[in-house]
Amino acid sequence: MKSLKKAGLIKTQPRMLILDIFEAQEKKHLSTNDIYMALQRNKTPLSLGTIYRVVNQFEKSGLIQSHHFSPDNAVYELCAADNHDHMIDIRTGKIVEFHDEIIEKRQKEIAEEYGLDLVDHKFILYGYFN
Amino acid sequence: MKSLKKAGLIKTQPRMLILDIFEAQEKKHLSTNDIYMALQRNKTPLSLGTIYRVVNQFEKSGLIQSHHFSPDNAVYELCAADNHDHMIDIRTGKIVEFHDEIIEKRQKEIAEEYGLDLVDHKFILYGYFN
DNA sequence: CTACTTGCAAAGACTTTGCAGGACG
DNA sequence: CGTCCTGCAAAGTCTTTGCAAGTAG
Repeated sequence: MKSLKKAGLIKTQPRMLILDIFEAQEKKHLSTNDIYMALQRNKTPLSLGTIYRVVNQFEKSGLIQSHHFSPDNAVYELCAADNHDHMIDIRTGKIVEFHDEIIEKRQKEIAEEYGLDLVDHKFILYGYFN
Repeated sequence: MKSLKKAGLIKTQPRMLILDIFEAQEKKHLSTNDIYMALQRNKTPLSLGTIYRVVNQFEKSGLIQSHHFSPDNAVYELCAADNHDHMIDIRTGKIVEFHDEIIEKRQKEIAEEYGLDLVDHKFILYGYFN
């Protein structure tokens, strides 16, 4: 269980509810609307405005990370220790995570070559799963 | 000069103007607003609606490619033969392109391992340029 | 001529924000 | 109790679309 206090955020009911959603979900990548609907199902609804505010705070605090895989909307996931990349099925939207040391190592070399002080990266493979 | 006809599009004035903007620009990654303003400067203004329609047609025809580097807006660039990746300076927004064979090769291996029929990929490095 | 395109303004989707009331420490 | 948080609804972006007029072949 991630800590709100460590993240510098007061422990409030809405924030705990949203954090719970992330930790309870089998699906790891959630849009604001996914969160909204999950809260409805749990009979603990929150306003969309609050959800947007909370995920933005969580992201600034480093609790979660946002991705813009599709132009339409952002999805969020809990920050994991390993830094993994993503494969996306174009047809179904299914997301699979993977981690690859060769990629990790090579990206650092490339950044160095170009004089880039690397902060983050994004590596996404799009295609169709068999 | 890319061909509108080959792309299956009638050669109209607005479409030629927009294609010219892409080919004339030192900056390769343009937002709809960049295009809009460049056309204003050229004294050949077009409506934003038309620009959105045209870039969407161009993208479907494979003439240009869209990127969503920032959550705010999409940018477009002419499709090049080489398939390159991007580095982005977080502070300035500067974009640098690169191509790396190790990455290209490794991505194919990873896709194969996971049973993904690879269609496209995106590899972006974020950081600060020295 | 006939079909496809364009401009304009309205509509849409997603996200942010102001304000008054409510919860936290 | 003062401060930070929430709900609600309004406002903001960026993008898409309907319709009537214009252009291409």
